[in-house]
Amino acid sequence: MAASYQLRDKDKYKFQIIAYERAADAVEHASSELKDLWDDGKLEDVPGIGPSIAEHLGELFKTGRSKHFDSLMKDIPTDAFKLMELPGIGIKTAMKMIKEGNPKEVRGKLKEIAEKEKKGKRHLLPYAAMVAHEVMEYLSENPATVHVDPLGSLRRQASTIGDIDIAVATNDPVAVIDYFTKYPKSQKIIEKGEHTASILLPGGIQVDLMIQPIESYGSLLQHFTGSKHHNIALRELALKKGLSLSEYGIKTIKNLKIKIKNFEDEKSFYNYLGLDYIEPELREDTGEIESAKEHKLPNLVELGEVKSDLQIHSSFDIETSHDLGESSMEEIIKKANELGYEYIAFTEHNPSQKGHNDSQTVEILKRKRENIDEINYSLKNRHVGSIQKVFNSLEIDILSDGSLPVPEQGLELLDFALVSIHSNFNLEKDLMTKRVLTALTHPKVRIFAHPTARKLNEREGVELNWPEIFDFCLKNNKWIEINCDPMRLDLPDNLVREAVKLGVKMTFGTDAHHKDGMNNITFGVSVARRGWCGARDIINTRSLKDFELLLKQF
DNA sequence: GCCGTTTTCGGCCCGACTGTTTTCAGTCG
Repeated sequence: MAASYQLRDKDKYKFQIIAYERAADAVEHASSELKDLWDDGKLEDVPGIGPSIAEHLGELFKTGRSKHFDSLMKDIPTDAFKLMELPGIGIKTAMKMIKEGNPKEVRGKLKEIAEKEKKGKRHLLPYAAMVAHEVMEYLSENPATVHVDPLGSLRRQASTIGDIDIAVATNDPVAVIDYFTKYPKSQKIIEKGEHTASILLPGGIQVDLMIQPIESYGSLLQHFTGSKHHNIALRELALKKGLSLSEYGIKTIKNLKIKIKNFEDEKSFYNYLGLDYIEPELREDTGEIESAKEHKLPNLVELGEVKSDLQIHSSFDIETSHDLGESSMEEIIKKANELGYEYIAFTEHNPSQKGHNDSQTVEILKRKRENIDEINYSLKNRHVGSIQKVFNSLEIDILSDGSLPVPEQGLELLDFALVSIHSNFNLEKDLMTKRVLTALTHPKVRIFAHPTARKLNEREGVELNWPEIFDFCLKNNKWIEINCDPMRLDLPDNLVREAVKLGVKMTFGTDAHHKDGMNNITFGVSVARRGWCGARDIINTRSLKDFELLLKQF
């Protein structure tokens, strides 16, 4: 709709364009499905959606069409919106290409877009971090570089990264920009100016560089960390105080020519605006600015507070339904000691249902129980590392009807169990919710693991009634996992935030199938921080003693 | 079209870069 207004009369509809763009962003970032909000009559609770847009959306949900939307859209071909996915092409350029351009060229572009979509546009966190690290190493080799930092969504630890953003402090911007555009792996210079430059790396990764002198580096870090919405909200707040913010510092509106303040670090920047320092992970304009004003920001959980990993797959062969781990229990315990943990859980998949009858499954699980008892006996008698205890657990498939493929006698052998969805991902929401709640009901089941079952860039999460799931967990002492595998990062951060608000507790599980996978705990911590978690929201911060007490609660 | 610890009317973030421009429009973050 914003594009349509832009085509009609950019100046006349200036504020409708802004309003629709904001509404679209609000919809994209909303924690609930829009349709669900409409069902509950809560559409206008979404900031950015007012009476007019809510009415049009209501008509759309009710009848499948909206007269207002239809009339605005009738002159714009769908290809125009496709073309806008290419960098540098907006609605005007797209329309011009379709109307006056070479049809062959347009078809070529459309094909390019379709292929890009297939590949998935966004990069997983570890990959983006690695690429950024290489570029930063290169930049730091230049003598003109004083500081270099990764910023943007990478610094905010978003689950996927679009472009890689890097900031450099220098007193010789020309030299640094020039050097940057000569990066050996660069395929193309997208732009090159006085303060910024962008290059394209193999695999379609874009790297943006921004440069400032050392004395205003704090303003640059703040500006380039974003998010865009956080910065917009921050500038609106500043405006009310008669101030104007930019990457150069703070000016007064009365006299824009006079720069009143430089900032060498971010904390002083926020404090100057009357706000507490806001951690990068929170900068998404979802209430952090209001909280910073009222000194109510949460004390975010930190890596150093984590005392355990509650989903690990060892190579101890229990003839599992899905992939077995690659490292032995001994190797995993050694790794857990390196990480300074007090306890861990071995959570291999359940023995396959296909190859075993109930008594065979129980026999296999007895073997694992005995092995774990032996390990715990020896841990008690020789204190070598931080690890004091290992728990006998299992990651159990949730079958389509919510039942578990492990007989009661087998479940009794466990200290506790995780359950998760590995099949039949397309059940309708109410059925899926019932399926999960049925599985969670068993007293041995304590953790709902990788709860949406999403795989980033591959598969959307399942449909669940989250308020109902959260409510059940709260009342029945069940926990929701934050799966730390960078492919999953599941529960997603926006739902983590909902869980925190309700007081639902969460667990970290790396889902490691090799001892090195246990390092992924950092990504889980990032998700938790983005979801406003403090240590109290995460079970893994509990001492062994407290964790054992929690296991006894039902 | 949306929104409110100065406002239910009168505002609406800020600057960079490109290309075609000789003062600006389009696009982006």
